[in-house]
Amino acid sequence: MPHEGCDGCLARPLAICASIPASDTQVLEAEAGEVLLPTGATLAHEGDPRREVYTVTRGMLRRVRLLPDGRRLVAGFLMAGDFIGFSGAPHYRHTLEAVTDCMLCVFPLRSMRELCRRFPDLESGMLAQACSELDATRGSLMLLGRLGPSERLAGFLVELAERQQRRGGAAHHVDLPMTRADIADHLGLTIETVSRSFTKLRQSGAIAFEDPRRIDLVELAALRSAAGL
Amino acid sequence: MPHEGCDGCLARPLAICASIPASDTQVLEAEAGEVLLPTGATLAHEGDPRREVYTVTRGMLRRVRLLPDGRRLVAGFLMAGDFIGFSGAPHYRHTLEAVTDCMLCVFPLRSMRELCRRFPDLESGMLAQACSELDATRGSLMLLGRLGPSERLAGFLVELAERQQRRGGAAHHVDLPMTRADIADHLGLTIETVSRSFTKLRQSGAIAFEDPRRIDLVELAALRSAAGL
DNA sequence: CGTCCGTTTGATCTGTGTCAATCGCTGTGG
DNA sequence: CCACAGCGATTGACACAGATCAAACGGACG
Repeated sequence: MPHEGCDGCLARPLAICASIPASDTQVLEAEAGEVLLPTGATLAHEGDPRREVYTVTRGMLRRVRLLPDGRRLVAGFLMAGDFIGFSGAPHYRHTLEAVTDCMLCVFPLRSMRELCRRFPDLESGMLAQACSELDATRGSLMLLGRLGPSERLAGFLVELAERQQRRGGAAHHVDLPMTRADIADHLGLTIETVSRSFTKLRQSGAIAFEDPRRIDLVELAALRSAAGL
Repeated sequence: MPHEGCDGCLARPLAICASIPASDTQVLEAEAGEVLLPTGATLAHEGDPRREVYTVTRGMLRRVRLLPDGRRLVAGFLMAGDFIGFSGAPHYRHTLEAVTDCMLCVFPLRSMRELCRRFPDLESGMLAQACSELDATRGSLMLLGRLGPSERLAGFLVELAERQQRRGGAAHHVDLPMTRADIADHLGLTIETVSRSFTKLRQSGAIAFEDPRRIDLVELAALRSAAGL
């Protein structure tokens, strides 16, 4: 599928694409393909050879790893502007599944390398984005390693809210397109404990919600400090 | 302190420095300083402004974060060849402490940016190394999120052994310069549980040791599969 | 109207944290 | 040279947080 064009792309300002001047976007468009992914579909399987990289332009994906005995870890969620391809491995280390309907730009790995040679700023931009992702991933280590269930949930909600805010959302509000099971597997908990943590945060007045997928962060400061931020 | 020279540097082949041709190392040496850090000393504090980047040339450091109530997380260990400075934040997000006596090369952040402009291969090398670090950090997420104590320990030992092997160590052997407390705070466990996991792995025959700091990985394959690798 | 799926809530069980004691090595001072 | 203090590691007893098992609820959809 050909590419729709960078001009109207809502993800562009957040993505590595922004490192290439607007005047040169036709070079990008020439190399890029486009992928539409319906809810639940998988973009790539753990173990597949890694031949492409992607930028998410719409929707949300999850990065999943499964153990032989069925234990599941959701290593992260990807949103518009996020880059898929910061890895040194020749094979995918996670399965990538669409949490919602998604749209992505695809680049063959070799085209991306070519583009980096041609636009050194693109490589700088990628390094910068890889560094941010490292910061974020190291933050998750603290969540998983040393925080209790409600604290983990607080940290997760705050981080998601901030990412959604950068994409035009309200500061004190989070949308949760993923299920409780996804959240549990992301936070190293069970569905039940996640649910209990939601009600505990609600009873404490830190959050409020009718719809379990649309959360108001009433006491943002309290949530941040609970998560050690 | 001036720089000793890249020629004899044992860390060079493992570090980002390898991206700069041997013929140009005098440019590196001109920008670099050298730091000696005795055991227990701290290189930088969480929250300090981040003005330099480092390459570890000798010894081991730990990357620590502390919560107000005293909970501690060791986000990782740094060894010869590892780069300190993959972060988008203007301040350190972790305290860096010497586990053993250490030696490091220092570069002012601005010199590093200058070097990247001058040697595009350096920037590529940094991106590649940042990607490996992302792979490794995402691996830790699985350890912390979904594995039991003995599995976490197994994964930790295997990963350390591999890193030491790349630096000339034996495949089936690990040296642990850090204390059980460091390991516990790295794996999200208590000292006691770490100790019990060591004896459990020993009783199962997977590892063997007299000295608690020098471990033989007797059943490397079993350890790898326990860790989900 | 009934089924299905995601979420919430309740009851019980278990693994890991907590508290406490012991071991063994190292280094120090009598 | 030996006694002892101090620290890291190990082992044991117990408690409790979170997992597991089980049930009920509510909205979406046929």
